[in-house]
Amino acid sequence: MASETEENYIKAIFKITEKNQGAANTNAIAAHLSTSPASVTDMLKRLSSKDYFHYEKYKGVYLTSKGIEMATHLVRKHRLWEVFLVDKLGFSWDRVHDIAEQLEHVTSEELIEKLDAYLGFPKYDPHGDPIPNAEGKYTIRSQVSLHSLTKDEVGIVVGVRENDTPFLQYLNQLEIKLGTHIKMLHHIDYDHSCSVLLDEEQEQLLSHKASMNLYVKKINT
Amino acid sequence: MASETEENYIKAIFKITEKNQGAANTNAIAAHLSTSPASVTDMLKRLSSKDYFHYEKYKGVYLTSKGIEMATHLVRKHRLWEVFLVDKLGFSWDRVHDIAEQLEHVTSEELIEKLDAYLGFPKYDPHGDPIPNAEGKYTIRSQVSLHSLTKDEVGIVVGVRENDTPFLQYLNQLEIKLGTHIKMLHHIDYDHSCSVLLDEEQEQLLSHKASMNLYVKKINT
DNA sequence: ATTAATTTTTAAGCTACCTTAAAAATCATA
DNA sequence: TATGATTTTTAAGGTAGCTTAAAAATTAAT
Repeated sequence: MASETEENYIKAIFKITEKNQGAANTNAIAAHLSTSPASVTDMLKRLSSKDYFHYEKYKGVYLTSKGIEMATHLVRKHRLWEVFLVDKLGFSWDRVHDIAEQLEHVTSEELIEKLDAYLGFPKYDPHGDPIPNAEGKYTIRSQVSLHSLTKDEVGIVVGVRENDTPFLQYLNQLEIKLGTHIKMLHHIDYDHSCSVLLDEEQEQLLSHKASMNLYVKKINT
Repeated sequence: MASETEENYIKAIFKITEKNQGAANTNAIAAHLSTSPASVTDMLKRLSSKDYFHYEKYKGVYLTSKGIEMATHLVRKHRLWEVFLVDKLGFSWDRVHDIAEQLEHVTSEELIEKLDAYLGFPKYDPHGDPIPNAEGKYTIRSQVSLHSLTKDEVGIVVGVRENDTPFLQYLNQLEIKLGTHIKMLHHIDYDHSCSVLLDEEQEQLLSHKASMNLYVKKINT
């Protein structure tokens, strides 16, 4: 049995290596877990006997298949709980991360399988991220950032890059959610912001940062 | 914020004092938490600055109103999760205790209030135990042990005294659950076992232990 | 009222995880 | 390639919670 802390380390390494393509370094892990680099080194040394990852001093760390399996399962649990919180309990998508962060550590395989069935075996969580199935397999969406659309191209919102609370709340304000129809009107060279049309109704200016963090699936009009 | 361990100590003290009418002693707490008496003393000393309970060396411990509030809230959370597991996910009543034991430590008031509403504000958990409301109030059932029924008296199962797994599994085998209709046929003096009629159909012999652990509400026939 | 049995506490020490400060290794740049 | 900046590790030590063994207090029994 892995402790909650251990699980969080594995998940952090998974997320970092997934994004960075390569070994996760000490500072990145520390930042991700809001702890000190020294703690991370300490933990990596103590944990390295458990075969979740390969660790070489000064070289960073990457997961073994055992570690990937564990991380994927945690992601599965996290995202299923998020679906539960939004679909069944009526939370908004920007409020569920922290609660799911706790719920994902509850250990019962049967619980997760029953929850999955109860939710109708969802394929995506409320932020549009794919939910691994019981075997750890999941499909990645074909997605591009909103910013990459050219003038007059249209996309459907399928997810966000970072699901941090302020960004999600901002999207809520603009009534942008999964499935929202967005047409690129024009890019503004000066600050890289852009103007878009939401659900064929409302024109809206989006900052560079916002348009980079929003994923859409292109559709033909 | 109380740690999970702290919460478990408070809950243990609550359960013991609830049953024993008086202060909870070190050994009882240790037994309840499967730890050593020395650990309990240690913990009580460290925790006693937090005003959850009164502790006097060699005299045992009892909760303050703050402690009772916390314990009641934990009981509320535990029992609501049990209802969720049984009613929504389809677990049987003997499988839910350990999972609820983990879920009860998830901290989010909003989660619990939303869960309560989603479940339809249930008053009793799957074992027939009352669920405290958001203010901590709950009603105790009018109940007697099955064993106390006299010949030909009839009761409806409303709960169990200890919800330990083997007992609940035994009840499952006999198809005894909340709401089961039981008529006392006769007591056997020799070993204090008794013979009962289940749901007006099936005659069944119950040991003294079993009939003492099963709570029924008497009904008039 | 002693003595014996039981309960509780103290003492010492272990593990998991954290911290800060300093040392060492690696990387970047002139 | 030498030097400075950055990253990482070591070292020392703290807290929460646990353990065992022994001491102290309480309770029960003669």
